[in-house]
Amino acid sequence: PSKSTIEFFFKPKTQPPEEAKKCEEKDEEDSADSPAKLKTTEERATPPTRKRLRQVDSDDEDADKAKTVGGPSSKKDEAESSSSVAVPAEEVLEKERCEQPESSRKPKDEKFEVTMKAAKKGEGAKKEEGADRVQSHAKASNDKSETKPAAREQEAASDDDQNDNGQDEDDEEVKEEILKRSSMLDTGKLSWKPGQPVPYSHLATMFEKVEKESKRLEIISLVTDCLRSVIETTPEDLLFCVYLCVNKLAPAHEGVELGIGDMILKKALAEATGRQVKDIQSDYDKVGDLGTVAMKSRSTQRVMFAAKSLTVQTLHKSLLQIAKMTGKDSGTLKKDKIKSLLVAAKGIETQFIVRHLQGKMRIGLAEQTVLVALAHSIALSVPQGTKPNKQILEKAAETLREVYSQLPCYDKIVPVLLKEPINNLPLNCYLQPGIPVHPMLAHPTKGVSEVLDRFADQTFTCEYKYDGERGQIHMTPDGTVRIFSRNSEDNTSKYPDLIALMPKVIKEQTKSFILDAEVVAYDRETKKILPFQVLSTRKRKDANEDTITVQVCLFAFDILYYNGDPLIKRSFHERRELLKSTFTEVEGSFAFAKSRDASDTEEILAFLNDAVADSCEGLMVKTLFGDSSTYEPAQRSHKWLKVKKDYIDGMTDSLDLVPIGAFFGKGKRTGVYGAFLLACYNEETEDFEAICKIGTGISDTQLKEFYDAFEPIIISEPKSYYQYDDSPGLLPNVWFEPKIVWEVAAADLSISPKHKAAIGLVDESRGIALRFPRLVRVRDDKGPEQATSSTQVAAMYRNQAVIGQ
DNA sequence: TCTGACTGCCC
DNA sequence: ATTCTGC
DNA sequence: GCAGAATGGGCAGTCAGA
Repeated sequence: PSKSTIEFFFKPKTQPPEEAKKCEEKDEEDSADSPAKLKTTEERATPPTRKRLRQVDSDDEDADKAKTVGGPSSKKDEAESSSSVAVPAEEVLEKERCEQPESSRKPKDEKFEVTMKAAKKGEGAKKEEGADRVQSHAKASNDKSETKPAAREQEAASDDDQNDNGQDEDDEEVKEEILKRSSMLDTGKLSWKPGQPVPYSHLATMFEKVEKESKRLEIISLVTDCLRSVIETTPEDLLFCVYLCVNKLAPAHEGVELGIGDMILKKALAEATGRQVKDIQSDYDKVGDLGTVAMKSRSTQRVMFAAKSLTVQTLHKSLLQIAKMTGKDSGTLKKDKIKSLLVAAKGIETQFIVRHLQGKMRIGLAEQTVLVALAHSIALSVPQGTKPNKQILEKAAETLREVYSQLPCYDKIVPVLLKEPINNLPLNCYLQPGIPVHPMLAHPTKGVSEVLDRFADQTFTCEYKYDGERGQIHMTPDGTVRIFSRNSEDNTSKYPDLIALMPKVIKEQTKSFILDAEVVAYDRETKKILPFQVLSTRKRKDANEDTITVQVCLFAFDILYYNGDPLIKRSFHERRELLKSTFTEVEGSFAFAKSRDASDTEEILAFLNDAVADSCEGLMVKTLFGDSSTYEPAQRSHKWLKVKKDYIDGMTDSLDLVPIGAFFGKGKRTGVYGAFLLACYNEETEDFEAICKIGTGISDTQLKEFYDAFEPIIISEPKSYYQYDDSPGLLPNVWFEPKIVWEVAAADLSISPKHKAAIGLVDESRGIALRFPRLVRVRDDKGPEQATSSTQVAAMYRNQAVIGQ
């Protein structure tokens, strides 16, 4: 049985025989399963009355229906009020590039040339072989791992310390292994000579191996080997290698953006290969990866002339050039530059260059792993007779991760790594005002009981979790104030009002600090917190303090540094005391996050309810004393907990929605749908109105099941009674009959510029969408007409705490 | 000059 | 943001 | 539990083209 309704080029990854079997099974299911409860839909299947959505107003009715949605209590009946989402019309066009923090990197030759490689054409072919040989030793050790634990794992597992704990044998083995591996790194076997630029192919072949490997320890080894050979031949290129491995161009706070997305990439690819964009697109849909598409497109195209081979350094430089292009025709220039890169790329390089440009490596290698590998490679490259063992390597990794979380800047770290023993790194690189720290994050919990479980015997405190934007505020001893976002972007020019505020909230003796806080939109007249959506309308760049339309209140909750002292190793209790004693609240502008040192379920629940009533998302829960209460600036260690009402079963109404279309999945979702378009049901018009896409909360198993289960109800055109937005990104690849119902959880409902749910009920021309939608479960027991109705959606919107005030 | 597509970054 | 998964 | 990779709504900024 083949996919009938639509031409589906996806090939399930299963083997042919299995596939056939599966299809048979599926057929049975189909006949047994799907048609069952579809009658109601069929009855109504003819396009319903086409009356346009001029609704008879029915607010009372709405309110009543809202109660039936399924939540435990729908609070007070909604107070009639229209949208409070102000859309300020600010037009301050003051174009003035100010204060771009000068990079600490030393710009090398600004000129673009690759002369040294020009004559290497002949070696280009050999290079591949050379790379293969390099590969082969790695493979050899892989092969070994099948008979006995991989040598490198053994090395990692060898458990002796320097001298005390005997075990000389292991030690010897480790040493031997390391020597062996050193010899593998014999520069003669590499495709470039010591001191010469590292070819990009060196990285690309490593990426290729990493992509096929899922064991993290193996991945670390692969990257470690790769970086070691760079350290031992051309250490100047290490920084560029690291940048390419983590797929960044510069430290986050420097704000270097590529400005390249799939669209430009597809166009460039089309032009470079003489193909049509739509063909590229259809390949992309099939293959799920633009890099692969690019590589395959190129291989079918004859090479005009061999281009200069790419080096790690020239590639990084080219990417930076692309990032710096701006203004008129920059699009074309970027495209041309990309084309030249694609032309210069050979084989597998093409694939990863495209992924660099996409900003997604998706090979299972990212920052944390690269940090470990970098540390290992440095530790293993120490020339002196120190014999690295498991503990030394682990310590090196831990040191580097710690340092990087406090000073996320390879420009500063890598040179030190190359010059000094890694143990000295913390002496040179450490927390300092002016450079953003990785902010501490929180682990989501499903309820108060989980909080009590996790913090069993500890003293903790609960804080309001404000719905705003993280703001990390730095003041350096010279009095300069900078504000960084959660992702270390420099938001200083977005908040001139906060910059101006800081002098009013500090004490006289304050010279420098790092504050952790939440920036929240705030109405000073009503003294109310405003929704996130309002905050997000603020000007982003070069805002002028006099023309600010959305006022803001800063809620401080932590302090990481004060007058020269790093505080991150202090207990939270201590930090909080210091915060409160060194800063002063200013009505409507600066406050400490509201907190309560609650300890029993009742009290926490009550506080959670207060938080929600006060327009917050929920609570943050933090231990107060001891090691668990230090500030851990890193992605890892989510030592804080967050409790949001929509995490808790039954505390927030969920919605029952109908999938009306789907989008082809990318990457690991290639071959199945990656996301679906969901709709609610308008009982008046009998339309299905799109309310959101959904792509999370779905297990891999479900993804496959859904792919098969929807196949019989694929339709070639959207129903005339589907209301949706057809702008790019929201137009499904495939449409479905309205037959399935899914239960979906969400944090909030918002007025949407795109989605059509309840259009005309709350806002004249705009519909409603869901914030943070995720699949809860399939509702086998419901038909599409029993889906949440548009009036219910409208009522849920009005019932939100923040809206109707 | 206006608009829509695209991108990056907030959540 | 939320969620899932291999290690 | 970490690390990584899928995926969401929606805003301002930018740029190409109408």
